[in-house]
Amino acid sequence: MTSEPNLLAVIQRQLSDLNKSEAKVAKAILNGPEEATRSSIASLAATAGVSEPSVNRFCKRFGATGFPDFKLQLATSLASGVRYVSRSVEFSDDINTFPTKLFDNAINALMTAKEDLPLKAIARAVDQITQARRVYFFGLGTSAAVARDAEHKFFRFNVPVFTHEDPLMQRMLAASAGVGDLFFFISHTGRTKVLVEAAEIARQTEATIVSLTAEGSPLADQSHCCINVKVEEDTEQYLPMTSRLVQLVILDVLAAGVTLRRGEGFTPHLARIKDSLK
Amino acid sequence: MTSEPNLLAVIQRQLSDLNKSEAKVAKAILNGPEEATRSSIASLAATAGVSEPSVNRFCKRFGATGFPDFKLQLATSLASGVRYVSRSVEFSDDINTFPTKLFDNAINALMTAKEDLPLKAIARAVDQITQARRVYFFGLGTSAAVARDAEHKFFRFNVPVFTHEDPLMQRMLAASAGVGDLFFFISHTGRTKVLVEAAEIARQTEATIVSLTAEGSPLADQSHCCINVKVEEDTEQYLPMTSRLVQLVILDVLAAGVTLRRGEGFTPHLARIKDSLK
DNA sequence: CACAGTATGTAGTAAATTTACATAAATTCC
DNA sequence: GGAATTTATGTAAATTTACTACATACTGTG
Repeated sequence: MTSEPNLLAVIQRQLSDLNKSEAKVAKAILNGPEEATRSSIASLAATAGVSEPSVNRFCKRFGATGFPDFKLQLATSLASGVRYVSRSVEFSDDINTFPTKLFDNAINALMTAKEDLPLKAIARAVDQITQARRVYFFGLGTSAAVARDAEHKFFRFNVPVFTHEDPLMQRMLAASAGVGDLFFFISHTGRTKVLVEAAEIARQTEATIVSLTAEGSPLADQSHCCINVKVEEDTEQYLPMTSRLVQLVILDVLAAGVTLRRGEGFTPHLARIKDSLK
Repeated sequence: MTSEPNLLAVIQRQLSDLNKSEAKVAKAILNGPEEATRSSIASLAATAGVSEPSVNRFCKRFGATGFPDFKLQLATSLASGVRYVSRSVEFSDDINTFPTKLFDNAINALMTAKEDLPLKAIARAVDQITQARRVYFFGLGTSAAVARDAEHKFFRFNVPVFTHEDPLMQRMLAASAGVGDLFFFISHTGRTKVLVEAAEIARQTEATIVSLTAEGSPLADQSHCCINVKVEEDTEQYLPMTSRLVQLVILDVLAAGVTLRRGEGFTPHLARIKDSLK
């Protein structure tokens, strides 16, 4: 609806088509947009050197219903223009700066991921998990921790879930799989050799293979359903990775999806589990 | 002061500290934030069921100079695209709505946590980890996965790290601890019995005890240093928890802190590890 | 230069916001 | 448990702000 890309850009572009006083207003706004959002129509008129109705007309020209509405649009477009930017931690950082940077990076990663979620793949994965007789979460290294987290989460849904960090166990289980088994592989790169091998082995059985990994990777190729997460990792930086956070939330989404699929009747079951933890 | 990134989260958090009419206003705003930005003080007062000055006072309480300024701040925080208020997943949700909700909740949790990070405790924990001869990460349930993640991360820093999910192993290791050993306990509630017991046992040795848990909890009481994370979890909701995401990022912060503490000379060591993974 | 059309400002009006004050509710202290 | 004090909330008036209608000035054209 009011999803103008950027109000300031629009004003800038139309600058030549404006008449004298409107141009004055435009320049005043372009000069200090933030200040403009805070001013009253009178003070803006004063700084622009025009009368108040001129400012008002200017606002209407740009699609606003009036001055307050215009200010709102301006503020909105200013805010959305300031995107989070990944900031790397430097050796010059201290306790007051680097924690915030890391949090910002994490938030940024989630916001970016949220913007184009692979909804179709997610929906399909939810289907497959719901139908599965047994679910195996396999990951290595950091992804093993993600797999472990998934195990805990899905366990609450009465799905028999299993995790193994040991590549040998992963292979053995993959080899002996059958109909109703679902292998869920988690890997940031999708190129970890032993994990791809396990997937290849599982692929030769009747089992279903779902992966949470990079698009077009060897692991993705082996999967019936691949949930693609694109997180540009600062691989050069020896920094903690944000991709696993995205993976975790995606798994949350899958878990929620399974719950929703099962419907309201399932909630009491969860309540029982929760009580047993007390 | 206008740099408050997420006004709605602030409102949400302070909801319990508000008096009756202010709470009414808060609820009205949380119910329809974008509508609030478009209303006049009179109509907002009407929907909230309070008088106009009450709305005005509400605005001032949250740092605005008045109602228009408040609306501006609200619009700005809405503009960044995130719904800063926890929204629970309903059974009426479908694939197009619930993934976004979950991501928003996650983002919200991180933003809230970022706002008041316990920097002093973090700095102290970094000190203690840097000095430790050996670090044990202990957690149970979901927190075990967090501990596992921490293990992988800290392993890269040449610190001998260990994780055990088995409560018995945890007790045994705690009992035989000595100077230079650091036990890092991770728990959302800080009340999980077996974990608290392990902490009590460790406390009787010369070991250092650090915990990432709730303030004032039994586990926190046993710790030399407690990193307090306050995340209001919708415990009634059978939803995935956001607290572990915050825990993970805090551990990232600690890892980064340790790296910074060690100084630039340490980076080549990380490069070696990274190469070995290829 | 007069005329039409547009642009801009003035002044008044309506609306919205804020302030000052009064009353009601809650809390505290005997 | 009730009076006193503080705190919370609403009423009404004052002030600021934004809008409308109209008047005047400007621009270009025949």
